Formats: sequence, C-alpha cells, structure tokens
Amino acid sequence: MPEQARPRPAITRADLLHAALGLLGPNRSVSTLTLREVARAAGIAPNSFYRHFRDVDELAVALIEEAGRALRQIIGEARTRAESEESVVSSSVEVFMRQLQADPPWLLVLLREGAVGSEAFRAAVDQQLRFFESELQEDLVRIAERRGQPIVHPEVLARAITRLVFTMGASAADRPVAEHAEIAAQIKLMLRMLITGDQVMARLEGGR
Amino acid sequence: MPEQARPRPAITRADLLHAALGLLGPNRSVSTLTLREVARAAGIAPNSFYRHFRDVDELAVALIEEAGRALRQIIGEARTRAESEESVVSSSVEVFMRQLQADPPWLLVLLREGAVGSEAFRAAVDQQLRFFESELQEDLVRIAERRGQPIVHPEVLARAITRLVFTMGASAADRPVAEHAEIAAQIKLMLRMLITGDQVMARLEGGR
DNA sequence: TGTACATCAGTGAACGCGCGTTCACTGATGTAC
DNA sequence: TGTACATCAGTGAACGCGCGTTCACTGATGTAC
Repeated sequence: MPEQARPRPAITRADLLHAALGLLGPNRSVSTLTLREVARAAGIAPNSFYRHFRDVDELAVALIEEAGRALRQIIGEARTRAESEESVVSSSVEVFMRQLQADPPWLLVLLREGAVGSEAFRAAVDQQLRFFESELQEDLVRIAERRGQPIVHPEVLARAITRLVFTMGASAADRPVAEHAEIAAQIKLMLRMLITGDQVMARLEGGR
Repeated sequence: MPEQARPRPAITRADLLHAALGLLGPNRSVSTLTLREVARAAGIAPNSFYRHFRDVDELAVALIEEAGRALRQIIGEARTRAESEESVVSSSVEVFMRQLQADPPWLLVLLREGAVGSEAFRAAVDQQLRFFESELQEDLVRIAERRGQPIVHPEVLARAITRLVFTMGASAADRPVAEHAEIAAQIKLMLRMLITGDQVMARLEGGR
C-alpha cells in the first residue's frame, strides 16, 4: 500500500471557478460557458480542465453552490439584526438590492440559471432556493412567536417570499439602476401583503 | 414601377415555428436551438431558413409572442367566467396548472426563457408578462369595484400574482405530476394571502 | 391564348471556426530506503 | 544525505463534428403585353 504523494496544484478548482465568473455578464449565462473558454480564461490548456472537473456542468453546479452560500451568508447577517417580520423583510430586501446594484457576477448565477440548463443544473439552483426558504422560515417563526402571534402557513409564506424576491430581482437586473429603488419598494409592498395576509387568515381561521 | 409577383411559399414561417416547438422539451430550451436543427426538423436546407427569419433569435421572439398570445387567451377565457377575486384566482390557477400537465411545448417557452438568452429575447418574455399583468389588473379592479371594495395597490398586486404564478409554475414543470395538486394549492394560498393583505392594508391605511 | 420575362423559395456545395475529447508525453515534486 | 522511483498537473497535437453563413444556381409560378 503506497503512501500518497502530494499533488502540487499550479491551478486550483477555485481558480477555475473564478475564471468562469469573470466570463459572466448581463448577456452571458453559465449554461453558455464552454470548457475551452474557461480554460483559456484560467490560462491552462483545454485538456487540463479535466484534472479539476469532469465537465462544465460539474463546474456550473459548484458555481451555483458557491453563489448560494455567499448570498445566504450576506442575507443571514442582515437578518440576525432584525427583530420583527417587518424589519426582517425590509432589511433582507435592502441588502438584496444593494448586492444587485454592486452587480457581482455570482448573483446572476442564482437569478438566471434556475430555469435553463441540464437537469442537475436546475436541481442545484432549486436546492439553493430551498435553503433560503428554510432559513427564512425559521427566522419568521422565531420572530413571530416571540411576538406572540404565530405564523399560520410558515412554509408557504417563506416560499412565496423567496420566489417573489428572486423573480423580481432577476427582472430588476435587466433594468436601469435608477428604477431599482422603485422595484425595491414594490417588493417590500408585496411581501407586506403576504405577511399581513397570513396574519389575517390566522384570525379568520380561528386566530390560534 | 413593377407590379409585385406572388411568392409561393412551400414552407411557411408557421411551419418553422411548429418545427421548432417540436424540438423543445424538459431539457431543451429555445435558446439552445440551432438554425440547422430547426431547418432539418422542417425539412428544408439550412440556408433556406434565411428566407423566413433573419436568424434564430428572430424565430425565438416570434415563438415567445405566439406562446404569450396562446396562454393569455386560455387564461382570459377562464377569467371571464369568474366573478369574485377568489374565483378569478382559483380558476386562473386551475387552468394554468391544467395546461402545465398537458405539457404543451409552448408553455415552457414562457416559463423557461425569461432569464436567459439575448437582450431581445428576455425583453420579449418580459413584454408578455406585462400583458398578463395588465389584463389581470383590469379584471381585479373591475371585480373589486363591483363588490364595492376597491383594490389599494392594483398594479403591484397584479404583478406579484403574475410573477408568483409563473415562477411557481416553472418549478412545478420540473416536478412529478403527482405533486401538482399540492403545488396548485400552495399557489392559491399565496395569492389569497396577497389579496387579503391588500384588502386589510386598505383598511389600515384608512379604508377608502 | 401565347410568349417573354421577373420574381423568389428552396438548393447543394463549400468555407472557416470553435467545440469536446483522446492520446502519449514531460517534468516537477514528494516518498522510500 | 543521495538515489531511484511513483505520482500526477499540465501539455501539444490531433480527431471528427455541427455550427452559421456565403455563393451561384434552378425551376416553378405569376405578370405584362
């Protein structure tokens, strides 16, 4: 049984992910990246790509997971500072829109790739959305219970909020920055409708 | 000034659109169609494609417009039979989900292509969504006023409903049909939250 | 009605290109003894 | 410390392929007179 020799990675998976991110833009989605492009951007020969990923799809999935992690951390930090549903909503939306304006390429990965691409691909985005949903759900429940007014449909509420924010964010990314404030206000209003609706339905259904 | 001679189109634009639709499926989005594929499916030489469209993007936009028209007509018919916000919502959602299960390829065009593709491409999908929004808004306002309880934020409400239905529909298209009923129920619940929220906020803001 | 002409949808061949993937390789590094 | 060997990230060349686009063409149809 031979002891394992250490590789000396001149180029890492992270380098490749970074190179791939650099290629993205308003009109370039992850699903259109080619192996040769990424290799070129990373400064390696095309065939060297295989030392790190099985194919471009595997890189794409890694990119999605990375992006999800990054956004969840940022939103999570904003949320821990919030103490009411109202402020959970508005601070999350504000942080989200601020990220959108900074226009980091990884955010586009989450906004754009959910619908298109290979099976594995869409599943990866869906997975990240579900992470968001469950984290949001926990926060909403925690805050609502502290206030003594529990949420009636926490799962559906969290999902509706998450999906609305992402879909509105995706369409905001295509519009001039000047409109972003207006869009943010619309999103907040929508979320307030949802939360209020849930609360009222609690009362109508018996208020428990 | 020569009088114009009539073309005798052996193959029409509609034939090409139809051929393109036939190529779509759960894992094939419009943005991945190639000119040669479509020409092959339509039974013409690749270069003949240019007699009908400038390029595949132009065909894609036509496809989107066609799909939008089709869906709006179907939903519109369902809606004219509805007389309360509640039934507008549930009959629209039901018709929508029924279409989804019938799995017509053109529906995928609207659900999948909003985020990816060329500028013109995304703009075309966005346009169709706006048509939906404004038609829905009219119906909501009309019905609410007849009931004497006007909607406070008709534009935002209509947009939230439209976006939620489309994004939830897109994710439903990836899930087994057995889950569709559950998803439809979730969508209805979400929309009820939105509508109830709007109504209650009316009262909170002074009830006018 | 007959003839000459214009129109134009569809064609077949060819082009150069970038793609993913394969192959046998090189050469730096780490390990065994 | 020195030497022989194993590992393996990266390479250069080559492959066959499908792509979009161009060109000069054909031949059926419609129009002018």
